[in-house]
Amino acid sequence: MPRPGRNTYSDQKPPYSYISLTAMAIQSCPEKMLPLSEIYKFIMDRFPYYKENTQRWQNSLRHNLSFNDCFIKIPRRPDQPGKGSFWALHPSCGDMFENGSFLRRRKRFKVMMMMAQEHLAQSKQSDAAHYLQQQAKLRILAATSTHMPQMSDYNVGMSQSSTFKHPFAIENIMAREYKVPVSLAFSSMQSMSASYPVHNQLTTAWPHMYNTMVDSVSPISMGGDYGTYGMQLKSLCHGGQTLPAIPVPIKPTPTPLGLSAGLSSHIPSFLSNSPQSLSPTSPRTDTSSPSSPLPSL
DNA sequence: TCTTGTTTAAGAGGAA
DNA sequence: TTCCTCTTAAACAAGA
Repeated sequence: MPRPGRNTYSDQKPPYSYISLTAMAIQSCPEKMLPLSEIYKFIMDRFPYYKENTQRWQNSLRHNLSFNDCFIKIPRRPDQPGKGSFWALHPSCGDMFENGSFLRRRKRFKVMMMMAQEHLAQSKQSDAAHYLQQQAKLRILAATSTHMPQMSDYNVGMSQSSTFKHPFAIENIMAREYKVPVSLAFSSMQSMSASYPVHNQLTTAWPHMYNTMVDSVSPISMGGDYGTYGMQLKSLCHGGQTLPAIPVPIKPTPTPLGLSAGLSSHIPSFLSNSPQSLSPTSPRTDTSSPSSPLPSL
């Protein structure tokens, strides 16, 4: 396949799945979220192949956005003009691909809803009732909140994200594919997936919602260990999405603790490859801009 | 009317 | 062979 960045994609399909392309587009902007039209624009600007048959691939792309849990929809503020919502990457989706191939993921990213339901089924009924009550509360909050994200809000406190390179940043994806040994590349991705800055965006954009949701979600038995990884769950609490989400392997990987131990046993296990030193609160030394979408080859 | 978003379905191809 | 991911198509609803 031709290398990106050399104007060789004019008539060939780029070696990236729609998920990758969408993720690149989202990551290319400082706010880490884009409306659908901007995602279209990004892809067409960078890959002339997609200037044709727009209905076809745009339909596919929309399908991917809706179907894949790795993309989260962020509603506009009521006073914010424009059509459609913003789309962002799920904070825990950085570890989806393998072997340097962005055509095919190693596993499908899936929100942990089923696991939570299973957990609830094993819990006392009163616990389940309480949980559902909390969920209803959160949905109402999400639906009625007037403090919805705004681009300007996201710019505030984005200093960290301006220095952070998500694994889906286009320069990471493209540079990695042709420069970095696969093993290094993906250990890097796994590390970086722990420090995705959505947490900061959300706390900035939805401070009251954020706090309320985290408080409300806490009854789902987050264990004491969870404090270490607090960022991960908090970052998930927006847009009514209140359950922890992880890349769930299709074939379950053996875990030291069973599901019956509760969700608290899973959070640390799937984050075990996320060194605390890379937490979003840690200063990062990489100061290159993630907003430059062109590959640096 | 057009865009956006959701859902379902089918087929191709890769991996185990 | 089976399971899974990805792509494509299509229908439909809601909103600007």
